[in-house]
Amino acid sequence: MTATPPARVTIKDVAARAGVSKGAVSLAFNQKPGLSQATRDRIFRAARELGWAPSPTARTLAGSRVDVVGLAVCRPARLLGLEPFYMEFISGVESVLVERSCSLLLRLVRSPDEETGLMESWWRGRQIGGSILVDFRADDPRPAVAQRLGLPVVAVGHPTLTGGLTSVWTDDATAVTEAVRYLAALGHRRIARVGGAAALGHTSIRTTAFDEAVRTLEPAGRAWQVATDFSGDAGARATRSLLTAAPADRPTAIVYDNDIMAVAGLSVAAEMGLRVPDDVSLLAWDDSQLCRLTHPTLSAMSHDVHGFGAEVARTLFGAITGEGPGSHPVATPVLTPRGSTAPP
Amino acid sequence: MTATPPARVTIKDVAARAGVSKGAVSLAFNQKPGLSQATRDRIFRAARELGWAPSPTARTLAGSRVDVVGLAVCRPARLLGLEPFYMEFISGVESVLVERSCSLLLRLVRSPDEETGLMESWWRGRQIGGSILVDFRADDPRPAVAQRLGLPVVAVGHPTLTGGLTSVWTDDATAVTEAVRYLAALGHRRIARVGGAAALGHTSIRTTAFDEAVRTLEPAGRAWQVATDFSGDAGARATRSLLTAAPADRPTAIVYDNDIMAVAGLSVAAEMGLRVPDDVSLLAWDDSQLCRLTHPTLSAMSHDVHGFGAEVARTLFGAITGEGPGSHPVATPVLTPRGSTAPP
DNA sequence: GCACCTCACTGAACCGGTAAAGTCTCTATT
DNA sequence: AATAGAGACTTTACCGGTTCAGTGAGGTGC
Repeated sequence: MTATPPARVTIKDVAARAGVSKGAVSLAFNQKPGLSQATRDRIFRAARELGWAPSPTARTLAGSRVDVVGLAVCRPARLLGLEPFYMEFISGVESVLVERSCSLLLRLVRSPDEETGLMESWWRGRQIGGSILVDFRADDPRPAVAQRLGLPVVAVGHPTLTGGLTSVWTDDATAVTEAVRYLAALGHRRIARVGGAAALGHTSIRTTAFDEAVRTLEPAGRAWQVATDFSGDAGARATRSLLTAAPADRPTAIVYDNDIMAVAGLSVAAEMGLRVPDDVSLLAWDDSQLCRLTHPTLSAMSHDVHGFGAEVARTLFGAITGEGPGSHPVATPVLTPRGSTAPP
Repeated sequence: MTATPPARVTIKDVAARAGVSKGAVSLAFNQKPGLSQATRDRIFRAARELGWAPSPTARTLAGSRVDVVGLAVCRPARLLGLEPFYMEFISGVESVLVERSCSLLLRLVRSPDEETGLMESWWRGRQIGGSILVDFRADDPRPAVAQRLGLPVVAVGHPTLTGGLTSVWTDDATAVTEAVRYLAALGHRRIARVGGAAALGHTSIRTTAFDEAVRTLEPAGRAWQVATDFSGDAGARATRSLLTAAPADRPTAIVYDNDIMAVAGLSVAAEMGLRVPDDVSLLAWDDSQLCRLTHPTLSAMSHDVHGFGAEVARTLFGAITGEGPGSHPVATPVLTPRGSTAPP
């Protein structure tokens, strides 16, 4: 992969123009002591005049920092595009990276093994200085690999899932409980949840919390739960099957694990002649703009995804600069009631 | 940004184990002539045993290829997350990059100037071997910058917008015309279009084509056009204002520039008590799964975004390997009728 | 039997930086 | 006045590859 190389200005040119050695230029640009202010100024001026900036490649090779962080995402592209979550998350990450003039190396992978392989080659090839790990599963191989490699990472997920890695997480259990309590307060006792991919750790956390929350209602409620692949189609199928039972034997409220499925659920209800929220209440998750575009609008557990991404990036910088492992909870999603929830 | 460096295996180790010089290892790994098959085999075996792969950083510094391509996206994060387009596009790009073990450097920027600055520093710092340019505007500064730098790029957009750069594009004018013809064939003569950001080049192409298409209907039709920022809210506002006119004085069909706005339009129609498609037909663009989740389902101009991304990546490799500028049209979006369009 | 080639491979320079050790000058100390 | 020490730089050795000018062995032609 070659092409006309860019016109090269190197540290040597800057050094020559400033009348110093290249070591001096290096010192100046790394804010290290050992230069007079006057020399520093001369060097910076020369650099500015030549339009020079140190080459990250050479810096990396010479053994200092790597200004790139990695992110591999393991979900089918078809679903990724639909989940507003990721782009929003990435933009939050970027907002912090930019301040440190860091870049994001993104890769879509098809399996956790491909991901660990990628991390290993990125890290050994010094392509990244650290990595963000998302979508943890039960017995996820990544904590072990990260440990073995000594790769600085931040895991997005509850500490019970992330095997001792530094983690940033939202309290899904509490949020699920809050959602159930809210629906219960409206009078619902037959509550369903259309969950995400069963293999994902945060899905099982939500599943457990949901069961517990519905079971401990006073008077006790009845719970249904379905696992999906997060796609709208799956959400529609799940909703359809939940709502085809006899009126007395079906849920009066449904909680969805993302907003796409909630939108799909809304349309299934309409197709079945059920009114939302009169006949059935729907509650979405990962509140995006989409929830305000439907009719009725969707109540949702909303969540500052951008800020979440930013916190992840900040934590990653901590890990890269040697901070020990830690657990960083961020704000629990909060309930945003809109038009899709009402008393049964 | 330092951390425990990875355990390093270098070309020297491989050379030692294979009993050759490091030059020989380099020759073997770059498939260059000058080595016997036996030696080649020994080298590869040694590399495999040590788990070595050449360091892209060192390779880059030594003046050969750069295995990274850049992509800067200049849209507010809030909108990006919602547009299924980008993630799908990126996944298409990735599908080709992966074959060449290339990575994607992604950055969200806030202005075209920030983008040109980024391209320049990425290129001069040899961080990228080429770049993908999206969202062209009138008088876009990027073609000039790319030329000046000699940066291999591929521009996503119609050749009239991309100033002589190698371009990959879909024929928006034809697609718009087809959309209008379809609606006209159903009997619509009062047709509106809720367009995207006016500053974007492809928006104005569509705007012009739409006017032309409606004007030349037989009998002639009446056209409305509104520019938005692609957000669902803007789509909702536009729809509301189009539909509040007296029945005889409002459009009977509306075309949207993306699917989010079409979803929003659908909900506005419902909120206003208008039935879709009986009272008003809606037609979306950039068909994603979302269009099948609404009720009624949304007819759309659909488009193989993944394949589009792949073609862009392939074209970029062409540009990087020195192919001259060229124009690469890809398949025109095709009409996918669903439940939101019918005779007026 | 000798010059000439080719083939397979080595050695050293280089890419653009960083970092540690070395040099030189000037000031403060005793 | 001799000595130490600090400050301001320079020198040099890498980092992990690529590249290119050798080098030596073996084969060919005459």
